[in-house]
Amino acid sequence: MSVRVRFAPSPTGEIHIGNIRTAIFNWLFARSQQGTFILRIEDTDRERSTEEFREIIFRELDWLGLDVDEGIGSGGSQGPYQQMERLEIYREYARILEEKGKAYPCFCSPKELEAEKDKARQEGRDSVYSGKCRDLSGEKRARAREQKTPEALRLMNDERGDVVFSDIIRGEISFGGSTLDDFVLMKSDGSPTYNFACAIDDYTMEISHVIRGEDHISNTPKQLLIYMALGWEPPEFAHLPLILDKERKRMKKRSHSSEVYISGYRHQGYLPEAMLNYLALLGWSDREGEEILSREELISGFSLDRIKHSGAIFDREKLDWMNGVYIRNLPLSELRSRALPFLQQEQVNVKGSALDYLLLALQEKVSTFKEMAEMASSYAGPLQYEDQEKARQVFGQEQVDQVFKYLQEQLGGLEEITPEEAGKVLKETGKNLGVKGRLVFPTVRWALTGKGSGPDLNHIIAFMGTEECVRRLEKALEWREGE
RNA sequence: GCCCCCAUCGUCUAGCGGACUAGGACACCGCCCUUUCACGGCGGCGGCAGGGGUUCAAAUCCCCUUGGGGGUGCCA
Repeated sequence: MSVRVRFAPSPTGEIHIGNIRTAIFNWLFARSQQGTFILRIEDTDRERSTEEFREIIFRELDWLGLDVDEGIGSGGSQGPYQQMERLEIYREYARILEEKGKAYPCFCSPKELEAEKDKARQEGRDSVYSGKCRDLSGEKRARAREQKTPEALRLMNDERGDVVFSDIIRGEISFGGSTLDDFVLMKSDGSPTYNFACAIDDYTMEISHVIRGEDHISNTPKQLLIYMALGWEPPEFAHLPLILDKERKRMKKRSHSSEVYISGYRHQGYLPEAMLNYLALLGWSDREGEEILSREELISGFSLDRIKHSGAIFDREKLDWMNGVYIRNLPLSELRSRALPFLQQEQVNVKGSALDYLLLALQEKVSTFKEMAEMASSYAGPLQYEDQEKARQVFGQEQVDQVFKYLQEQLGGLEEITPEEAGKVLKETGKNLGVKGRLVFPTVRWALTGKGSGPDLNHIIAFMGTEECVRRLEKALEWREGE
């Protein structure tokens, strides 16, 4: 049987880390099995679903390079791939179930149901529906309909034994029959409930493996009951461990505002390949123990049986490290094109070889492009001593004026300079003047950048250009005098 | 309350009865490299939640306790 998996988000908010990790695992599984990756939009929550959020789903999948085989805009023969366009399908199966006596209309009001639940809870029982509408006479039903009482459809659940299934990741999981009630299939507004739509869709779309978050474990028996009622063979299930926040709570919308949404990471200049790599390692690990894995390596190494059972805390620091690794591995041309949008955002207008020298200098130092752009902006902007006291002290050392003047002479005669040449000049300065490196490198850095530490000085000089370097050295000397 | 899942360094993880004195990565701390910071290299710190079993042998299997998480909706 061919592998068909789906990612089924609801367009009710920005897509968050936990969601996208589920998408990644589905996608990796599909790609590793020559299977089909399907995108289904679960928009039956009419209150909260929006077009905008739907677009965001496409955008984020695209950003991460999770290409969809079937779905809106991707074609496929099992559509439509948006639940609100499948209403007729759900209604048809609802009708079939009702005809078979496996479902029945319920006229209970929300108030009634709540009272029932409270009572059950107080008595320490499972809060299950009493089934009071099960055996309404045809007469009573007719009367309720006449009065336009809102009408939902419930499953006639006659299963009394345990509902058991074998989870690919966790093994056998069973639920006591008494904890499952006659849950709602069709809401009174005519749309299906999550569990109903999910079961119908997974079956009709011929999904072979349902790979989703652990939070769905308790939905599984309900869906199995639906499969049973319809006489269908259920798919395989694999429940993924959850991604937790620092408080060990499930990462969910609004919990840590900017930290949870995938878009936040995109905006801060994390690379999609780093994000994919890092997220894949949350709950799964490579057989070889490798951590930096390309898209292809992730696919070829992926398998469901290497997925952990326990939740994983999202560790921003490790992500930063990994993103830094990816940035450092970028060839110059890539570095340039990836950094560009962030540089523009920080209004860094450096161009040509100067830009290249600057990027090369910064490449070794940053973990995100946002950070890179901010640093670039500070180096490209006007000179500012971060610590005036310290600067004065540095420039005030003996022989510093000789060093600066010598350098001005050396650089002044040149149009342009490469990092290599700059390095040579710097070295010769100390040698020819007979002064220690400590009097050259740190002092020049202070004069040129106004800071005590930073990226490779040779690249800074090349980036800044000889003219500007001479000017800044001059400024340092003046500044030193003009107390 | 009830149902379900889970449990190895601070964090991500390897481990699927003997090769474990428990391995790797991030973070942290030293040292080296170096003009600074970083990068890189070397080293260090640090963990099998507790208690019972099973077994010649348990991080690995079973049970209990504890702890954490998820669910408990006419949300998905």
